[in-house]
Amino acid sequence: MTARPELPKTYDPAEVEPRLYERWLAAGVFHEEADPARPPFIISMPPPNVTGRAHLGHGSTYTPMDVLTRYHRMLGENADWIPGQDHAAIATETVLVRELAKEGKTRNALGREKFLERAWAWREQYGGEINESFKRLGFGPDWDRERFTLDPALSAAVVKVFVDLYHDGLIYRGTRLVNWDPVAQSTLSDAEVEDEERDTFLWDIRYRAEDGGEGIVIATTRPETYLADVAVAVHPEDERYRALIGKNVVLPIVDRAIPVIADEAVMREFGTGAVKVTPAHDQTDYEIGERHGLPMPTVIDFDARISAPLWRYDETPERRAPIDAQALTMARYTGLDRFEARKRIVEDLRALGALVEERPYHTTIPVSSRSQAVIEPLLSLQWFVKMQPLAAPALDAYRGGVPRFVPERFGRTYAAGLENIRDWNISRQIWWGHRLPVWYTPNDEVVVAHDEDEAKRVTRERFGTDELRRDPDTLDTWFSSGLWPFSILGWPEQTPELEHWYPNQVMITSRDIIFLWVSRMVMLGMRFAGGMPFETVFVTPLVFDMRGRKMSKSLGNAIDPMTDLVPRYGADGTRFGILRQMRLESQELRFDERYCDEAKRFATKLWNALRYAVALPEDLPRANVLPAREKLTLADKWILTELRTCVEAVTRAYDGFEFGVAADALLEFGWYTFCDWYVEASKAPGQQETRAAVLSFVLNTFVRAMHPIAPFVTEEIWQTLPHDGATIVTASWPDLAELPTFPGDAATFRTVVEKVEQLRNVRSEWGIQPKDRMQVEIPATLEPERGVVEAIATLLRADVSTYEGGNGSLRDRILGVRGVADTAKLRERYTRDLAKLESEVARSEKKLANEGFIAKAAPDVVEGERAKLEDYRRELARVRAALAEVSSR
RNA sequence: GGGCGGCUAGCUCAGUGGGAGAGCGCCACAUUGACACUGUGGAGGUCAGAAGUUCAAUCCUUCUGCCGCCCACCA
Repeated sequence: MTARPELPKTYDPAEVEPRLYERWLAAGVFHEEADPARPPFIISMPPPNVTGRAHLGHGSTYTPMDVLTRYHRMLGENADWIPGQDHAAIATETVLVRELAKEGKTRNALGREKFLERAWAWREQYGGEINESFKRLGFGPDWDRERFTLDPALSAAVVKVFVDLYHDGLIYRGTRLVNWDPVAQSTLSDAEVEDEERDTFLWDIRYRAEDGGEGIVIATTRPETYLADVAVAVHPEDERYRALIGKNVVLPIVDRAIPVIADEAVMREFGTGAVKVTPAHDQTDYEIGERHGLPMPTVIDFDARISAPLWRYDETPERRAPIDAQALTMARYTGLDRFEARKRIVEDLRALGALVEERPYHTTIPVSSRSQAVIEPLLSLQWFVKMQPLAAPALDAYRGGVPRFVPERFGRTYAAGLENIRDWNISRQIWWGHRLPVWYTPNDEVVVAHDEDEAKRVTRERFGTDELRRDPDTLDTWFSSGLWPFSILGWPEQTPELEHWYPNQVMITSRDIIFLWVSRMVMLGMRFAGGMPFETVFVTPLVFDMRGRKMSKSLGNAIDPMTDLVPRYGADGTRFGILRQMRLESQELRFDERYCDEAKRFATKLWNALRYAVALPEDLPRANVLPAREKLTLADKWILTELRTCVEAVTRAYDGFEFGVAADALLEFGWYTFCDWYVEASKAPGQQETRAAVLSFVLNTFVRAMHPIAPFVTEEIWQTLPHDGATIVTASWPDLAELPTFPGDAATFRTVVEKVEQLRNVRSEWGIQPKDRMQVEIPATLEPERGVVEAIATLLRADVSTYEGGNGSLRDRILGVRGVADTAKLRERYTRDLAKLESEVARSEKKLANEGFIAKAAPDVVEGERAKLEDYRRELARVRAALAEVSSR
């Protein structure tokens, strides 16, 4: 007899998980070289922010990536998962500025150089924190290929894309209305602006007519911007105002005349049907202004204070004159914060009698997702990407079926975004990021070049000067993330990695960044990397709390996987619990910790099944092989059949992104089929010859199927069993060709399970003590299967014998059991059964009496119904007899 | 305003055009060759409401209600 391993009684994830992870790292199991001989499988990890901490959202998007990478590696594919981090421009800069503030310093006082030095130092110190969390969660990306969006190679890719787009006319500089974040002191993309509900007022203000008439009453939520009004707009078909169109009205206080114009964008039903037009501070007004060729003075500055009028560079002196003249009058507001100015202006208008009405109004206002500051739309000279020409091919591709979205409906979200796309403001007034590769001559001539040397050369040749200053702005963080799937593979170099792993097989992300990020990767990938960056986009659900609220730090309902879940349930329990709740068509995941608890107990359960197998008096076989077929018992054949079914289901589920279904199938088989029934049945004497090999074989196969979801406990079990190879990570996926199936025998054993359940029920109802042996007869037709009698005897703690004839029911024979005490309970039970059966019989009879059913239903359905009715009637007769017998005692 | 998802047992969720399911919680029993992070049994639901299609609807269609998400220039 060989020495048996001493296995601890309880499975301890806290001890096992870090130990195994170290071993995997040491063995380099996560690293792959591009190998054209094998099918590629690659996932680009969506780079978390360098400031990021692991949160539950990572659980639902990153765990599927780990699962798929591990699964495809086991399938023998050239599977790799490339990790990295995003410099997260504004998000990081905000953190850094806050840090500085604690020391009483400011960004500007420090200066660009010093600030960036600090930023890099900060990144060195804290930037890797999230990786440690990922490791603790068991994620196995190829750490050797880790990338950072500010790496020199990735920065070079960014510069190349910028320069090429500029030379192709797709990047331009212009004065446009942008989203200004006065706290972050930078522009934001539309995607970084959120709507927030606020209670405010709607103010009706009268602008009198220049010729002395009544004029017009406009409704606004932003009275302070009236200083920059250039017109009042009404709907062209609005009878109320038709006479005023083309005439002038006068702005109160500042006494400046502006025209009344007609524009279709005005809604007659809203407010008074007349709207003030402030092109420099409102998107709709800007568009009206463009249509009518209106001047566009700005009166709110970058600090969100009222300023003297500021003009875009192309405004003519004639247009400026009246507004420049009003500056003297509006000096009383100049320098006031926009909200303070609003109060003052409303007061002044009221005093003047120009305020017609003030009514409470509930509305949404744009807020910075970075600083929470109220966004100020204002005109600014910025850099933009022309999106139409990039979006068009992406839309064509989508209509041709690529990329494929899972679930499909998210494709419509994506397409809708592309259809309504607007030019993308890419310049940011911050320092942490990719600096624009743009220089200016003293005459403001623009030079776009790959580097300073090239810029100088070009400038000398073209403008005959050496004097250059570089644009201080940096790029929107999504500019570099848009290149991610190919920049991390070495693009623009034609590397073997790019050759083999582009396009990626799948991109996994959550729906809130489908348009923000996915569409940009597609557009830039198609233009620069020669095609679609990925074949499939899998969209994971967003995580909510059990009350259906989005998890957030401010709500205090956020669950931190590193402190709340992993210590309690282990990485395996955390992963399994999260995945179990993922359902393909569902767009939200109301996280319920009980699934993690269940998963943890499942791991313990499996561990104990392993301990049982190892502690058997028979030795486990040396290799992972099954006994000869003719030796297998009915229970063996059944569990092997169920095992194969399970592996098939799990394979299908992984292939179809059905992670919840995969977890269901694993749990169902592992716990409720294998542990509860097979392990119990294996304790019967008739099972001894084969059980050690079968237990070992089933466990070995099962843990491989489960490994992608719960990598640690499966490794620990696999290592203890007979196995080939160094680690389960590189073991092969269960091969269906090696998994026998016995459908007939499995069906027979399933009836055994049913009978045992019925008899346990009877035992419980009869109040038979566990120490009292039940006496059971089973039909001799079941007996030829070796081990059935013993198995039932063991499962039921009963003496089992067989009888000839009979109709296969066990219940009628159980009446012979001695020592039944509680006839009242029994009568109650049978009465209830009787009622249930009678109603079933009635329902079935009615159905079969229905001519339509007989004529139109599928024949096998009718047959099935007839058979059911037969069963019900037999059972009914039996229960009646039993009830009579019990009642007569 | 447009689009989308959900509504099934106390809680969180599976599920199917033809006899309502799981886990947790609850009740009862149990220390049987691994496991109390256990086992066995049980109670508990007019499958949101209405109409329609169908021989048959929890499932398909339409409408309504409620919860939630996304998009949009309603000042």
